[in-house]
Amino acid sequence: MLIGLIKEKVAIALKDLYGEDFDPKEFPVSPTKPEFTGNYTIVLFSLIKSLKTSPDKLGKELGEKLIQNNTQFFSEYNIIKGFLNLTIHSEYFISLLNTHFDDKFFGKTPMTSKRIMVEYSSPNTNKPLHLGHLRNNFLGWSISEILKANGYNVVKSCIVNDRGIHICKSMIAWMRFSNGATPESTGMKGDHFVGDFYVKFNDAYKAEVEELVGKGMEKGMAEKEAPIMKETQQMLLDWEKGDEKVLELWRRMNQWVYAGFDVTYKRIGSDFAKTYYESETYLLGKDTVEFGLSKNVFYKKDDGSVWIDLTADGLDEKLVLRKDGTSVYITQDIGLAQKKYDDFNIDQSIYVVGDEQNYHMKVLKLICKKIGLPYADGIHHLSYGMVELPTGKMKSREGTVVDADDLIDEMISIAKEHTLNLGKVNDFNPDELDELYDTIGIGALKFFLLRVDPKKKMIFNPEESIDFHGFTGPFIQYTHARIKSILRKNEIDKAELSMKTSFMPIEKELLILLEQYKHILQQAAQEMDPSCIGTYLFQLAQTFNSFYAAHSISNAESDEKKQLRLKISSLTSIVLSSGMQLLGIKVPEKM
RNA sequence: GGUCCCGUAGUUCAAUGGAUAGAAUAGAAGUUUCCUAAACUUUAGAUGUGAGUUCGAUUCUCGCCGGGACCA
Repeated sequence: MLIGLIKEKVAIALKDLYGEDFDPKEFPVSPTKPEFTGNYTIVLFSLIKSLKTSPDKLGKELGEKLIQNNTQFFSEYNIIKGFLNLTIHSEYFISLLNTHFDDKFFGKTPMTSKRIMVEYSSPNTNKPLHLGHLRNNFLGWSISEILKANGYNVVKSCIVNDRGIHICKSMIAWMRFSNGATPESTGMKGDHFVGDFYVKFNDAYKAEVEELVGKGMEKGMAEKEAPIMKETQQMLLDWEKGDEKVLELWRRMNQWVYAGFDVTYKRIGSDFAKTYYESETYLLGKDTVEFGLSKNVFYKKDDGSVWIDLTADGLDEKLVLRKDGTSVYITQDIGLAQKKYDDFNIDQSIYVVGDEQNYHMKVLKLICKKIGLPYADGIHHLSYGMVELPTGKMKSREGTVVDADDLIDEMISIAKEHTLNLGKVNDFNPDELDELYDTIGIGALKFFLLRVDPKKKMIFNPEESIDFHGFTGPFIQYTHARIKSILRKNEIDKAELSMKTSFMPIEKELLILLEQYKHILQQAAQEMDPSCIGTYLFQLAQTFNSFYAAHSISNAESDEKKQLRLKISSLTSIVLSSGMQLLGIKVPEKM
């Protein structure tokens, strides 16, 4: 990659000139701004201190040396106010094109033996998926693919929260209000069906509390005494005792939910190599606590509860086992972390979890470290911000939650409307049309959620966020389709381009961008951030479109020019397609 | 009470301490005998506030104002 190469060559030149050793990683090398001549720029200020020279003098000496050492690589340089601008030799790009113009694996790294688990999605079985889950799913899937493209062996996993008091609420409500209705009998998607009973529970509970308060009971007391709540708590106890009737209903309702989730997962392309169920993992971790006690990492209070003191690390004292010996969330998480490691022999374990759990995840990693568990260092929280509406946070109580299925439907139907309005798809059959609407609608949604830095919270405006122009998925899809159309009509000559071939500025601009793809993939993996790929692809598509408008490819000035442009176009389409695939977005041949 | 995060054009997002703070969208003005106008070209518009560190601060430090999350 150019940036890395330049850094190495600079280090060698500096060693030649001044006899000093530099770490190439420290050089500030960045793409040259368009208003200056050159392709890559070195900021000289940071070097002049240790070399005790002036920027101008250093720039001149370094520039000369670089060209002298690498005549095939740098063609010229200039210095402006402490910035050394280097121009890369055209031949570098010609050989890049000659070897990679039709290379489908361009930029990717072959698989190595490093194993990583990415846990994402992690739904509750009493609520259908919503907008926030979509961000989680898109991120988790994408980061998995990005890691694969960088040579990692990735295991995608999911932990389903399928037990606890909230599940019992849906079950109680179903028993009370359903008259035996099922998803089949009502034609509803299973997750929505069960979710509705969860809502019904809350309505009924609220009514009962109000009634008790009306009779003069104090509110806090009424909340505990409401019959429906007491019934629910009893059910949780029965569940834990293994009451077969309760378990049977629990299994039945969960199956409805899973069937519903599967439909959504299929539409959005989420998949998992391993699904963990909390009902099977919630007892894990107690052994580890015993082990921690023996090593004095934990301590027991007089009432028998077990704690860890993290105040020295700026955190609190944290409960890990209740006085009755039952576990808390962190206990099972410690256990599950261990189990993942045992099950798959992973080097790293990534958790795609919302940033409201930053504290929890910090505690988890720290505890694992203190106990001396071997996998502790490999634990990484890929923390992402909430998706908010213009009116603020989504609140289920106020009915402002954006449902995932509804949103996907809407995106697809808008994609259909746009497509039909443009009237370019007359030669598509009905199946192809449906596939295209899916590709565009879901592509727009995924791109919208992935183009933002994961760490930051983002705002989704239902009216304005659904766009098919500008910095969007469809823009990139369109650019890809455009290129494919050209490639269908013109044949690429496999013969190598002559090293003498010259470029227009915009052609070189494209080649520089294409060359950066591998670097972008590495950056995305290192920072666990798909958005750098989104930004990059948009810039590439934008540059291609300017190029396309300015120069004819089919009717180029010469055959040599035509072949050059076709090969640039070919590699551009490969990068657009490959990059979008890493975001989970398909690119059409025609649209 | 404690810990942490965030404030950039009207709006949604960018910017490893580097050149004149980039895009998109909305606004204004253009481009179609020619490879897909979901495109292209031109134009106007922003770092919450006050200090400090530095050759240089959107970025680092501290105070204030405003918003959010978590812990007990």
